[in-house]
Amino acid sequence: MVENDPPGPAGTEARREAPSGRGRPLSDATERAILQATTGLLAERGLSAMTIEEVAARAHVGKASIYRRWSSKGTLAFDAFVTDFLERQPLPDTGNLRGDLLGLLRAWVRAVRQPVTGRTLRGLVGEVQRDPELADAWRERFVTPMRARHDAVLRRAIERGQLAPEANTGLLLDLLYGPAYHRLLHGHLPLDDAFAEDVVAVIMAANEAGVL
Amino acid sequence: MVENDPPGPAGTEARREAPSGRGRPLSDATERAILQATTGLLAERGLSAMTIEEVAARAHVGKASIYRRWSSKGTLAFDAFVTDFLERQPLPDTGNLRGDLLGLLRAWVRAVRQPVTGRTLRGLVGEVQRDPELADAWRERFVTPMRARHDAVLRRAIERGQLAPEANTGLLLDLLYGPAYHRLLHGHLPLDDAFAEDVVAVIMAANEAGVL
Amino acid sequence: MVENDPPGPAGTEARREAPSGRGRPLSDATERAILQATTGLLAERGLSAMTIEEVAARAHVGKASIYRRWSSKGTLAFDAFVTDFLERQPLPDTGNLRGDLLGLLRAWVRAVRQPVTGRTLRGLVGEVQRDPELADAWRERFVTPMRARHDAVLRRAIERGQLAPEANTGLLLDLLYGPAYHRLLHGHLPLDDAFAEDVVAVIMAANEAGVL
Amino acid sequence: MVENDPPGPAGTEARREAPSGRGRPLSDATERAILQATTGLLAERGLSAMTIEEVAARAHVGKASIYRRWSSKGTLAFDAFVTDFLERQPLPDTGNLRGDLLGLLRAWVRAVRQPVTGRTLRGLVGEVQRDPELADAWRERFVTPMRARHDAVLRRAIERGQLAPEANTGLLLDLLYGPAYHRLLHGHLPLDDAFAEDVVAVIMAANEAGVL
DNA sequence: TCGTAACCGAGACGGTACGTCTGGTCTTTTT
DNA sequence: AAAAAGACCAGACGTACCGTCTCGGTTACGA
Repeated sequence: MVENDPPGPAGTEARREAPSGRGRPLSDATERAILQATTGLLAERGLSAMTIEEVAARAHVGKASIYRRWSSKGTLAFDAFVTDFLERQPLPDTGNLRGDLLGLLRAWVRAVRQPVTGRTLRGLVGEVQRDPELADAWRERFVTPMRARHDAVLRRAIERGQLAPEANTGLLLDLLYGPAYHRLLHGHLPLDDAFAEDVVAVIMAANEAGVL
Repeated sequence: MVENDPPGPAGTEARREAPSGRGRPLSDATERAILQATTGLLAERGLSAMTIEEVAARAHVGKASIYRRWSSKGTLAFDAFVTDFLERQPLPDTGNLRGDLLGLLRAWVRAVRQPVTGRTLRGLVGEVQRDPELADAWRERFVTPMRARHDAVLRRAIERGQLAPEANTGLLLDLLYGPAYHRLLHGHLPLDDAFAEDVVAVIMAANEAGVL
Repeated sequence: MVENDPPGPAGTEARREAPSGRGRPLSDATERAILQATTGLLAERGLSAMTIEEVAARAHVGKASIYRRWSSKGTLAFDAFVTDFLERQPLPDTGNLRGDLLGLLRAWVRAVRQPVTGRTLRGLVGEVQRDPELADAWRERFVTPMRARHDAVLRRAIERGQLAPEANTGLLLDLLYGPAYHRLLHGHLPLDDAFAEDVVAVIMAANEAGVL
Repeated sequence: MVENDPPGPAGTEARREAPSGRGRPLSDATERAILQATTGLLAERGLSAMTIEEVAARAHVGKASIYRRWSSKGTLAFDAFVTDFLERQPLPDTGNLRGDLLGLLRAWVRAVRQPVTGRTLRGLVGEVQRDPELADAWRERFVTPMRARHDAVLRRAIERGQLAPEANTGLLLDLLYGPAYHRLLHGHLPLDDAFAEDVVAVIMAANEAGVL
């Protein structure tokens, strides 16, 4: 949104708008330094223990240069996290619904089992509950893009005749990811491949019974 | 909420432990005043905007009297919230599994649709992601008791022959509540009775297909 | 003033009055423990860093047992310090004024050169500036008794004809001790025997010139 | 009081040192507001009853802006008090030693007889006994400058032949001010012009007797 | 090619809340 | 009753960060 990125899935940024073209433009080097420092601190301390002052100090950047681009700690961490995370969520195309759903959920589970990734995602979901601005960004730039990818998968399944055209896809996706987030956030039971397979089996059974 | 209960599994409290029996004991009146002030502020402002100083001022209590009992804002809010919330989650006994699951999920949905309850629960889940001590209390005093109640429901279903004895009850409960927390926390889709019915229908279909 | 001390230089205590003779009498052992703990803490940390809570803990005594006897940290420290200090200030009788004054000032200088004694005296004078109740005790039970002793010395000098009967004894004593306290409190110049001799020489010269 | 003064002995300030020249400089307006609030509170309540929070509130300043400049209540009060006080101590030049000493002591006595001035000076001397950092500032910025002024007076007396060149000036000044501080701090006898005259008479007699 | 608007790092600004500490009092149980 | 213990209310302490502003200086546009 700020710089030139002609190709690409477009604006997944939470950042503020670039102003008019007058004056000195925002520096790319500064931005990279901020995001890199953020990524490092996120990995070392987690979101809740990270402070904007620390990011500024580590990036050798003034605090104002951060606030010029992001409105809060949450939106900054979001930007540092989300592009990378989305890239690690592949769009499977195995030719059948079960395989695709399993591919989706397994990739997610494997990503969040990385301690840094899991902790950061948990921290972001927590932050979303206290920062309405971040909540908007979260829905628009994380939940919606994720859903868009998933819809492509489901559309293909409909085309293949493996899913009814009138199926409740919103529900299906909440059944796929809801239990996973539940275990991530409450930590009461393990998140592993067996869990992913069980969840997908349930969804497939419900689909075959026609209750989706 | 906190009184002396000689029998029982004891000390799964979020609060700090009472010291030796010597000296002046902690005052019940002080404790009640703190919890009442906390409940009020939780309703007025939400967890993240509530401060310990405000609680102390409203309860006409020294800050030390709060810190003597609770180690953080999260554990205090947890104590003020959780007993009341659990009491509002009935143990349905309709004679069949579908009705019981529907009763459970509908009660939860209706509770969190109350703006104060929903906001507080969201805030607590968020806080759990940043306060490891609260996370322990959360699992021990909220997730586990909830699961215990649900296990009773599932046991009855097993006795009635409506659920296989070897069913994966952990998965079943995550399928029941996971999508619901997902919608509560991400706010991407509505939480209503229709949603509850759809979720239960999926679980019943999976059960009948024998994939649980 | 509290206990039985028929002989002795009379009430040099800063402590509160004993209550009516009803009920259990104040315990001597408790009192001794408090004063002993106070003396130890005064030596280890100095008056300003000592707290009533620390005294209570070290003496294995409740805070109330201290407040029952003394009204403030200053009056307690005063009591722990002053009897001992006064005992170390002898009443010289050398047969001439110069020798007596020198004896007085030298004893004082030597006492306050002990680090603990000097620090405690400085701390008490400092405390006197902020605690009006202590200031009263200070004047009545320290300044006045000291002056009484000195007056005895000066009276003997008058009897011997070494000092005019109408001499300004208040001024004389301020000339004797004022410079000494000045050096103690401001620390700008050393406090030693040479200083004591110089001060006494000045007073003797003034006396001989008849300006006292 | 604080401005940039390239020549001069430099940095004998009680305040903390200015950091590197980078970043936003400390604001003079903020500093003035703090000192003014301090002066007002010193007059209204006295040093020991004044709090940093009150100063910050009255000056409409964050507490950090005070701590950025001064390390303690004492050093702040010192800065607010001492320049003004020193300015009120004139450098007399009557042409003879007696008149100059009388001028010095009378000016001091008259200053400390102002209730606010006397109370603040007493409070500062008391605080000096508990704050080693303030003690350093006190000697460097108050005792030493006072002594420097007095040395000028004594040097003139030596040039005039009214004081021996080898006179013990340190002793002389302690004889002049010691009794005065003694009465100020212990409050046992009045501080008035008659007292000042008596003290000076003693010093002059000793000088004439050659014991200085 | 120059003026100027907006950037840059650094760090002070006014604030808020933190969690700790101490003061002096009050309430238990124990002696 | 007085004892020890320790909780009570109150509020200042000094620190950490917040998000904004100011400083001296730089950079790149557009007049």
